[in-house]
Amino acid sequence: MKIASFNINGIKARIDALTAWLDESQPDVAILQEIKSVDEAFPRELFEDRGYNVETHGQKGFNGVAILSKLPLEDVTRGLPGDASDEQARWIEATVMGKKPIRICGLYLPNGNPAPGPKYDYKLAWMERLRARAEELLAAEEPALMAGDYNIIPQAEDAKTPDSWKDDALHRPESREAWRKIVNLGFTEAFRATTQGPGHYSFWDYQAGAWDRDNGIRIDHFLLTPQCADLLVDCVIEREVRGGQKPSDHVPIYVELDA
DNA sequence: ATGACAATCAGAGATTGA
Repeated sequence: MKIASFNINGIKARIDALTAWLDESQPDVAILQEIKSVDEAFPRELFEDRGYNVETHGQKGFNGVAILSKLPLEDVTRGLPGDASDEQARWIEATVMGKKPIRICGLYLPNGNPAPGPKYDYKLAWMERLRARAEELLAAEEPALMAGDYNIIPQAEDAKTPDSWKDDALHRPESREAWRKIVNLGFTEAFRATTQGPGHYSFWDYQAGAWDRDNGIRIDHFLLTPQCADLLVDCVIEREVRGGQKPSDHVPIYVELDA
């Protein structure tokens, strides 16, 4: 089973690029971030026509996450637990009913800039709630994954120019500590389980010729529970998508699971 | 130190992003 994650940076602006990628890459499941659309405006028929079940958790103007799946989806929930007053649409869960059911969590972790400040406080508080949900997933001892735009550069090798990210919310020590606290609960980071070394990025800014200079960062990740990691066959960042027509600033990343 | 670029909402320019 091929499960992909893709921050599309706006569904309206990305219809052509997104459908072209779906038709080429043919993921069984696609976890989308930054749909920047309310549920009612999401063009679900575009995907239903391609055989996908569609579940969205949208919001006006920004944020918004969705799951497309060729397999049935069960027990869909929306919103990250832990703060009833949080109205930002950044989390959706569903169980994909394949050979082995897999709990899928799609996330769009807050950017957090400028740091320090209230947006950074929100990011760190959100990550604490994420850690709590992650502990529950581990305790269930079932195949589960959390995938999406984490807005975290885990290590210096995950940026072309790490010095320029030193004080940024994506790479500040508190951000990386919060990330490690989650990973070290017992998750497998799928990309680093299959590929080592520098030069692997999932985001290139639209500005200052970042793509042409390969000035990227790796911020889109898959975390797998042990029962899910046992099924891991491969993890690939689809870098070439960044060079397409009217691209997102992120590219898709996918895992191949024996499930 | 700033801006560069893109998207949304709205219907110009502010806001958000990373």
